[in-house]
This record gives sequence, C-alpha cells and structure tokens, in this order.
Amino acid sequence: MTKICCPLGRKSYHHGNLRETLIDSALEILKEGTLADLSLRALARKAGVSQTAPYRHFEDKEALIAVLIEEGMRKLGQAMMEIMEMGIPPLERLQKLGMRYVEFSEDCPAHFKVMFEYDLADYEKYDALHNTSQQCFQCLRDTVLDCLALPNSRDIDPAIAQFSAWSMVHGLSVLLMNQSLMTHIKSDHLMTLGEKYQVAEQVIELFSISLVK
Amino acid sequence: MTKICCPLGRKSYHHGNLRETLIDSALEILKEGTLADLSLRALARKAGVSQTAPYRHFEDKEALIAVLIEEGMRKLGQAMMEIMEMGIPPLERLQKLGMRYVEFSEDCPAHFKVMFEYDLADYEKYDALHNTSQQCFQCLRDTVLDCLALPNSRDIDPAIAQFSAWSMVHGLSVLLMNQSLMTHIKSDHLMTLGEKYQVAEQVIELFSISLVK
DNA sequence: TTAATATATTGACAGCGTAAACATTAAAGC
DNA sequence: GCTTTAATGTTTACGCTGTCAATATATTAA
Repeated sequence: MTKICCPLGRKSYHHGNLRETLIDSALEILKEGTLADLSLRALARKAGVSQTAPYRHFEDKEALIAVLIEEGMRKLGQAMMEIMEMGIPPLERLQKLGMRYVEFSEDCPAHFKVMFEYDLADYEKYDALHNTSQQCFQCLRDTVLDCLALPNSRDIDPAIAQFSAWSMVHGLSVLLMNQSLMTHIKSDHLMTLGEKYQVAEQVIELFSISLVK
Repeated sequence: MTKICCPLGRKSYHHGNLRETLIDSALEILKEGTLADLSLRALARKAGVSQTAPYRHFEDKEALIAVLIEEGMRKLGQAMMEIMEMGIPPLERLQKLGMRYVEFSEDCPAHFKVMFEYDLADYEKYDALHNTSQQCFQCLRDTVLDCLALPNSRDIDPAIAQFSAWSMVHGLSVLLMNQSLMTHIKSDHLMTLGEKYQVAEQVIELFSISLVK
C-alpha cells in the first residue's frame, strides 16, 4: 500500500486538468505549425503525463480534433452573432461579417486551420459540431438575403450571392494566412497585420457593392 | 556470384520507372485522401519495391511533395495560358480563367490539394517551383488589369481587384471541393459536378461584372 | 470502511520517415 | 569484351507515431 504518489514528477497522481491542458497545447502547436505537427504523444509529454493518458479524455486523435473544430465554429459563430445584434443596415453588416471572418482567421489561426484543413471522416458522427457549424454560417447567409431585399439591390440568385460571399471571405482568409502564397502578391517582404486588414476591407467592400446598383 | 535476380517478385532487379510510378501512386492516393494518407512506405509497397528505394529518387518526402506542387503549378499555368492565347475580350477572358481555376481543382484534386494544403517549409529551396507558380497566377492578374482598362470599367485599385479575383476563385474551388463544408449549402445530398460548375459560373460572372458599370 | 468509478501507468504492436551499410545492375572507358 | 564506376535497389536499425490491453492509483458513492 505504499504509494509512489507522484509519477513523472507531478505533485499528485492525477493531473487535475488534463483535458483542457491538452486542448490548449494543441492550439498552441497549431498556431505555428500544421496538423502534421500535432501528436497526442507530444501533447502528453508537454503535460507531464504518460503517452496514453489522453485516451481517458478523447476516444482518439480525431475526437480531439473534432473538439477543436467545434470550439472554433462556436467562436466564429459568436463573433459573427455579435455583429448581427448591432442593428446595422444590411450592406454595412455584410462587410462587417466578412471582416470578422478574416479577423477570426488571423486571431485564431489554430482554430481556423483545423476547421478547414482537416476533412473530418464522418461529420455526422459529431453532431454537436454539425449544428454549431450550421449556425455559424447562417449569419452570412441571412445578411446576404437582407442585402438582396434592399430597394436598390441587383437581381441576383440569392443562393449564388450567398455562396459568393462565403467564397470571397474564405478565399481571402486562406490566402492572407498563407505566407508562401502571398509572395505572389507582395514578392519581397511579409505583409503586416494592418496591411492585411486594409486589403481585406477593400476586397469585401468591392464585393458588397456588387450586390447593389 | 549467383544472383537472386528478382527481389520482391519483380522481373528485373531494377524497377525501371520507379520515379514516375511513385509520383503517379502519390497522385492516386491524394485524389481520394489527404496528405496525411500519403506515406513513402506505402508508395514503395505499391510499386513492389523496398521501403527505402524511393530515397534514390527523392531526397525526402517533402521533395516528392515539392515535385507534385511544381507539376500542379505548371498544369494550372498551362491551362490558363491556353485561354490567354484565345484572343477574347478581357471580361469574358477573366470569367474563363476563373472557370479554369475551378475546373482544375475538380480535374486534378490531388495536385490542387498538395499545392495549397501543404505549406512548404522553405519555398525558396525549390526555386523552379517559385518561378512556375509566379507565372501561374500572372494570367489572372494581367487579365484583371485589362478589365480595369476597359472604357466602362469602375474606378478600383488594381491590386485590390487582382487580389479579389484570386480570393474569389480560390475560395470557390476550396469550398466546392470540400464535401463536408458543402453540406451547409445543400444539406441533404451531394452536388454533382455539373451543379458545381453551374454555381461556379454564376459566382464568377457576378464577380466579373462588379468590375464594370 | 468499502465498493465502484475516474484517471493514470506500463508494455506492446504495427506503421511511419529516414540514415548507414551493402548488393546488383547498367553505363562508360579502355 | 572486360573492367571500373555510377545508378539503383535491399537490409537492418533507430526513434517517432497512434492505439490497444492489462494494471495501478486516487476519488467518489454506498
């Protein structure tokens, strides 16, 4: 009954907060690196815990990733919802939503990467995720409809306009995040965050006015 | 001096065409799966060759990937260049270029994935690649400038218009390729290729006319 | 206090990238 | 044609990975 009590140099046998620690470490790694750099064993090591301890909190690696995706979807959804509740007119609202999308990709690159880089095997398996992500893009879609209901709106298929808006902000976010692709725009030196946002604002404005006369 | 002559059940000791075989197998795997599904050992197995044989043709895994990226850039560049040489007016040319971009992502998903999913450690290391990819996006940029030189063009910052065009077609391609994201647009069943192209055409047209009055 | 449950550990297995040492064959030089 | 050399392939080995099974410890409920 003598207890070793503190394996791997911890104060207590149980870590106490392993689940959150693993999630935080994962995000930290993804902030700089890619999904290929993410390993459960490395996370365990960082947390000072055995290599299989994570399996008490996540069924497998994909389950951890699914949690990150869901967390990201909720964050993005909330960020966009804030704008929805500001009571501003459609066109301006659309622009702000687009900017939020781009800002999210810059503020939470880890979440953004995992949300769109990782193609979840079966999305249905994680149904909390499915609902969250549905709700996340609803803001954008609704606002585009509001823009098309404007008196000076152009006659555009709503579905096409909705998809255009999403394509635009998504392509924008992806390209701005990828430094090596950006060399095709600004060959010599890196773009600052301020420059990126300036570009994003203008691109989004250009899109939004294409919806009206 | 007696020779085993045919290791791993091949007709001759040397494979004869290992480099191309590895590249083809890699593309085949990427067509369905992601970069995580790509392993040199699996490629070697498929080619009926020992696990280290690929190292006679590629310094490491990233070198193979760099070749795939470069191949993809050249293909996309050629596809777009064809349109440049058709001698059609700017606005129509821009639309065709955009469609080619989307078509490329559907025709060569393996190349497209590796071109934009994989963030090459140091792009400079593979300088053939750098040149090829520069040239690849030049068509789009030049055509946008031509559109803005049109008599009925709107007064738009050329750099912004260029970046908008790229963002649009890129976002479009990425979203259309990702089936699980597409569920947000068409919830119940998958989109056919024809439906995708129809959407793409309309989205691209919507963008192109935003450049003129 | 004891039984049940949550949490962590050890050990093992197969698959991965890749380095080192060695084998076979095709090409080049005489 | 014979020999040397370079190109191509094999074997073995190391440390990394995800994950399973069996075990140990701590926390909670009875």
